[in-house]
Amino acid sequence: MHRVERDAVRRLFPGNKSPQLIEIRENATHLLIDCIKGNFSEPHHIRRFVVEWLDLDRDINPFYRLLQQDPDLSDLAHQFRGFRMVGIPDLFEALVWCILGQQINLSFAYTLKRRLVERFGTCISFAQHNYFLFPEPSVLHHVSVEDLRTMQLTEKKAQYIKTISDLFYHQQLSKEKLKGLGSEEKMLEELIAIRGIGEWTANYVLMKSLRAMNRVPYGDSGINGALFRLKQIPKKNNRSEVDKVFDQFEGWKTYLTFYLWRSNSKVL
DNA sequence: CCCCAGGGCCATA
DNA sequence: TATGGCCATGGG
Repeated sequence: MHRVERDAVRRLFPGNKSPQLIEIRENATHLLIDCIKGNFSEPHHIRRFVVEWLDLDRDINPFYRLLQQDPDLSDLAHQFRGFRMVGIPDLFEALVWCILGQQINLSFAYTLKRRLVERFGTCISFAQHNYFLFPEPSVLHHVSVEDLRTMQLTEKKAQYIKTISDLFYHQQLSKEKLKGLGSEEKMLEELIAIRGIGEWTANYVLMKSLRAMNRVPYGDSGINGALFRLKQIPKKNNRSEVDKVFDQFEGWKTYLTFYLWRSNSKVL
């Protein structure tokens, strides 16, 4: 869904009329956005989309100052300097991605997502590569649970995705509707009421799609592992041990989450 | 062969 | 409210 070139990243921008392939690269002082396929008809929308996607309009130095208060965490600020949350602006995509990834290893989760995207997503080709948009709810709405099963989704995952596709299709769920609820607690409640969406998924989605800055994905194995490795919690922990760490990062809990996940990554 | 993975649901007590 | 089984498959 996006491709990292030597000094640029490319992906599709959904657009109001038709998708456009955009390229983002940097010079000495700025990020430059080009439209390399499709008509560059909505520059302001594209700019806003990129800012939202890569969380660019945020000063993350306060977060680094908090990290540096703990000798066991301060390395994160140097190791991953400049790393920003990569969002999932499309709420439907974020939810489906969570369900795909529940309780299976990440590489298999990516395989499942790839199958879904390559089969049902809109594709644009450029320079030997295919670029996809995540499938629309209206498309998945017409796909049967049995069909999803053939792509190695479990019965439950297939059902959950079906349910969520239907909700979006009938406009009973949307990003705008969630935003309209006002508080994050209300949004959390609304999401958790949907089958297949638990506390972890609801928090993840608030972070990745609605850019909530103070969420904690409780129970996450990656977070627990990282906090143990960095001497923040004992091996056998509970929620309050995790809270004790995150409470030191008021306003930046989401960023702590993403930096901890990043610190688990084997590459680099 | 075993255990676990960026969970969530359900039955049981 | 808490605990344990279950899902299904790949990777270590």
